[in-house]
Amino acid sequence: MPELPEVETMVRDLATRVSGRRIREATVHWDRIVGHPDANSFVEGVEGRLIQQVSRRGKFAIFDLDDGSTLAVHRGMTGSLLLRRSIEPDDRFVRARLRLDDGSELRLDDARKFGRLFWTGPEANGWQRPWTRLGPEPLSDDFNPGVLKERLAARRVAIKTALLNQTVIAGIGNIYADETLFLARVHPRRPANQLSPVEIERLYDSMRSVLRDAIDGRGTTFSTYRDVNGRSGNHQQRLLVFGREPDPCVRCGTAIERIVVGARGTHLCIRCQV
DNA sequence: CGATTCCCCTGATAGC
DNA sequence: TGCTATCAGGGGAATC
Repeated sequence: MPELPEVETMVRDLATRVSGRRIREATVHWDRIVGHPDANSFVEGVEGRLIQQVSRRGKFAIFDLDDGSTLAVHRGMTGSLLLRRSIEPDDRFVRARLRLDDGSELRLDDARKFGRLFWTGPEANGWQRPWTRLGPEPLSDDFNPGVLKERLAARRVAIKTALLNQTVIAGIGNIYADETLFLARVHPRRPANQLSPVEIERLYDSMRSVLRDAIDGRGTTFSTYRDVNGRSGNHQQRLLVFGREPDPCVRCGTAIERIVVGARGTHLCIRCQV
């Protein structure tokens, strides 16, 4: 499950290795991996372009191209963007590839096919780019507890559901939502708009700390996530509740439990999280 | 506007 | 051992 830390890790790795490279050839092996506009237009749009810059917005990786157009990648659940030499043996679930001008290629490898590629020209032509609909970046300088409070104020859903909603806050997925709520000692089912100021402050501190630590560990590999070199992250060893049931809570020793919140597997300590 | 439901996908896993 | 049913889940669209 590539979330903010995994995408950040990928973007940092790619920034040094593909910036300044030209896309010689794009190939789409499964048409619906292109979310916009369509497979043919995507190929036409990116072929021949120079990659100027790579950045991240939420869980999207954004590639600025030299004609002012934009290529974006969302890895969905099981997608990895692998940077390989073109001559290397192919990976198992490659849905699209971008051959670069230095003998390397980017492969979108995605078993479950929830990943998506996007391309848009300098003018969006009425299409709203999905990464512009996102809430604030949790690690940005202008994100603070007041902003968080305001983002949650009109939300009556469970706090975990609100954290997973990308229009509320960008980049948090199932793993880091659970880790954040554990660290903040907030029960995932609490209505989002009923947290006290102190709890919102704890939530704010926790999410920033959890996300920073995960970036520091190059992300979490839970089943399928791989970095651009095809290697696992390290952060899974540091998870405190996600996938840890029925281990004892590091804080109080009570067995970690798994429940379902908003149709998502949810891991928590029922004693610490109130 | 927010909340809810359905849908897309298929490898991995549990159950028989 | 081998088959089948179920699960996992990010996000978009449709609906209430």
